[in-house]
Amino acid sequence: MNPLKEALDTLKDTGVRITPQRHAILEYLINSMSHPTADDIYKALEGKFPNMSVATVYNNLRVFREVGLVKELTFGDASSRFDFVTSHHYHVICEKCGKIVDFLYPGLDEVEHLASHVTGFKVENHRMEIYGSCPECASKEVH
Amino acid sequence: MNPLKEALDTLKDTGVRITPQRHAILEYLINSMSHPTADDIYKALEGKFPNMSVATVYNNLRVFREVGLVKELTFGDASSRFDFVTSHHYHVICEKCGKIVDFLYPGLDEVEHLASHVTGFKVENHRMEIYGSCPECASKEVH
DNA sequence: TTCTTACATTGTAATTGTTATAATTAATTT
DNA sequence: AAATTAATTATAACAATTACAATGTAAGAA
Repeated sequence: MNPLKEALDTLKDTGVRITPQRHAILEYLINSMSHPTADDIYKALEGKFPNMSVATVYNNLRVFREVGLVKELTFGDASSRFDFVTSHHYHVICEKCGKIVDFLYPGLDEVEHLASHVTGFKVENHRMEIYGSCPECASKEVH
Repeated sequence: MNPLKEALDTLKDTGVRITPQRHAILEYLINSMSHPTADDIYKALEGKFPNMSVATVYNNLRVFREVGLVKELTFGDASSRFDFVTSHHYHVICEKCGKIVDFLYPGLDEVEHLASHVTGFKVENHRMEIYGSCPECASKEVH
């Protein structure tokens, strides 16, 4: 079953209306295979939806996040990036050029358990990113 | 040797001038034992430095980050929080009230190595946070 | 010391990502 | 079809951060 159809089912199950805008945003997120910002999405869809508002993009990304379809990657200054949730993967980020590469890893359940045990928190999820230089930037560094 | 003195030495070694403002910001970061925002620091020091600008706080936090004395914890909407780098610890964050609790963990070298191997990146560091509900908020949830 | 230069700080304006609001439009229920 | 609910739009507001220009301060050279 393709991920778009699955996502639309999830929306239907949680009682979220499937509007043309939502359909298009989801489709873009799935097909882009990148980690677009809200503005990237807005720009990419302005051909199809000339009247769509940025607010719609933000609103719907929030909705998608709330039902667990999308993860938000936040950074300090720059805009958040949005990632369609598929398999369990993490991100390796180049500090020079900003490139983001997916990287599969079985998960850090052990860390979550330990954290829960030590702090008494009811642990829900975690975030992990790895930072460094991508091969291109790393080779440029050494002159 | 106390951490403030060590930090000042680091600054000296990297050729960063030790100004009264920098001294005070570092001191506050070390003693507060919390994870203050730039504005927290600004407000906390306005008694001692009535003329200090917010820009100075931001500038110096950036300097400290660049020489590795301070870590910046970024979130989406809210302000960044700044953490004086001491031992290797991670953060457990309450999604309800925002409380941040430190939590010691030996590090995730294995993940870094694997990431480096799989993606070809020159890995420098990583970021990990755990999210959930703190004991207080968790008990409030269940009515 | 005095001059010169480089770095720091200050105050303010500008920027930028995001959210709130109110009005309009569209979809669903009765 | 009418009533209700939700979604979209356009725009204004907000808040965190940065850029900029002016001023101040410290270190090294003459």
